[in-house]
Amino acid sequence: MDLRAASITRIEDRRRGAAQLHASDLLRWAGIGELAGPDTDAIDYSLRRIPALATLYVEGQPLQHLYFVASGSFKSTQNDVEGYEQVLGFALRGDMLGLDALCGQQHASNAVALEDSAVVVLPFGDLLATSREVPALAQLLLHASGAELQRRGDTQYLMAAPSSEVRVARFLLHLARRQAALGQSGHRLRLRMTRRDIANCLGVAHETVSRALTGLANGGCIAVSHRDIEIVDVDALHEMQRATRGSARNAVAQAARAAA
Amino acid sequence: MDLRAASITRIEDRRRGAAQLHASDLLRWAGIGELAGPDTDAIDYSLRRIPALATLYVEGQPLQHLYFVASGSFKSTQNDVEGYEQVLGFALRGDMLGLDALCGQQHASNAVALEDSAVVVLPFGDLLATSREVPALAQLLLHASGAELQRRGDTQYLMAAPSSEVRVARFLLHLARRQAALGQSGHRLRLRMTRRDIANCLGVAHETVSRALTGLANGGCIAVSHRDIEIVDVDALHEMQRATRGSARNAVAQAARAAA
DNA sequence: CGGATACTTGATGAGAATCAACCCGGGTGG
DNA sequence: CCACCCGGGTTGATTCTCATCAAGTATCCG
Repeated sequence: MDLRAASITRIEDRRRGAAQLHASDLLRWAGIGELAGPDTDAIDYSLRRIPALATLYVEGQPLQHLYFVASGSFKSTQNDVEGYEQVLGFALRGDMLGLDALCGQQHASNAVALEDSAVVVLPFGDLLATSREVPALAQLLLHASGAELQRRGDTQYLMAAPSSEVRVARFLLHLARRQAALGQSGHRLRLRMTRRDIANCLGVAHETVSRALTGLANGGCIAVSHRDIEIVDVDALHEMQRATRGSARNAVAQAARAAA
Repeated sequence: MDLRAASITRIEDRRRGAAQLHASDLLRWAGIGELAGPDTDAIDYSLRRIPALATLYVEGQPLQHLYFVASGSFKSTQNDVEGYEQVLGFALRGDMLGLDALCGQQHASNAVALEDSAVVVLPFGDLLATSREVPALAQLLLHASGAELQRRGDTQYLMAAPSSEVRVARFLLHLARRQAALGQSGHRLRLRMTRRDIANCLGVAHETVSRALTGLANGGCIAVSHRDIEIVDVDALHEMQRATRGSARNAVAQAARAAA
């Protein structure tokens, strides 16, 4: 934790200068700081600032770099022929972007910054070469792949929920857990994405996300103000999230009664 | 193609003996045969037969091996507290299993054989050590991770489809494409999974899958007999799959009229 | 043959997509 | 400084799909 904080301040220091980061920092952010050593200290990567709404890479673009989110947040998406934008997931600090290009040498998704953000640029060719000498780097790639796979699994689970209110509840809990793991508050969320982004991630209409949020708010689980969400009653939200279709209605009614 | 066929017959030969496979074979099956060389020829892995319905690994189990599907097929799943089984995807020959354990050193999903199958067992510790000497092995891991990520992305896209008939249509097309890539027929499918498995993958009720299949059959897109599915009219199925909610109904009606 | 499981089909009610109107905050330009 | 506009967000009314419950058929196993 101290190490992580230290490297964060290092970023702040360098944001205006020749921004450079050690590979060791990446290892620590990824949660495998124990693999850091003198060899990884010696490897520097450059930081690139990405303004809000800017695109980091697009579908079909040949793989040149992998990216590591240093600050801010991104959505990764796929566009189908009809113009529908499927949101595959959201990347927070410490997440790797572009891994789905490892098969086929070209990106399979788009990455768009949701706010002013910064990424560590990992030139893929270099990375492959260097990782032969430095096992910790190879480990970093594998670890990040596993993490991304787990996140996608979580997202699939979100999408499969029987009712839209449950979907949204799970989404919020998922996001809160990730934020908490980054050392931020686990019950105060500032959504960086639009309702439409959430809807396109969950596979529902954007109006439905709106309704689900107000529904959860009426049930006393959360408090909503624009994009700021406070999880008021974690237990109730958990109960809600567990609910299968039939019991969901009961849970809301129950919560509503309790609030009244 | 010749190489792949050769290695397949080699498996058949060895199925009863001391089944051993070269790492080169894996590279070829994964689609990166150009990385094979004398070094990868020298690495042997053992084959393990998995009977139908047997479990390869379960959630939470510490990561010991990664698996490479040599024949047959698997489903990977996650179980939630309520007993619901979320199907994350289906693995066919050439797919790697267990990659989501790369983060956390323990499996994040279950893998169950859908039929009598065989996997190549890759002891993870060995694999890490060996891949330092043999870059092609490290590449194999990364390539497989990318492929798995792409498959999950595809699955998310399936799940997000507006209508259940579209979901099923996309699922069939997805499966057909994968089978075709393996050299099998792209229009005759034998489903190895139950309707319920498909439903739990798509996030719908299993009755709905049934109805969607008969719906597509009535529309003349496919012919269904038990678990054998023939794609009769690929174009119609593609049209259906593209359809957004409103136009889907029209497409079915249209196809039904044409068939009548 | 019997039991279990997979699959199909039907009827019904509830939830969500759709269409549409409206509100609100932030930015732009007069 | 105000008017305007525009995208994001909320809310309402209606239609339709799908989940659910239920019953029945088929198929595979010992």
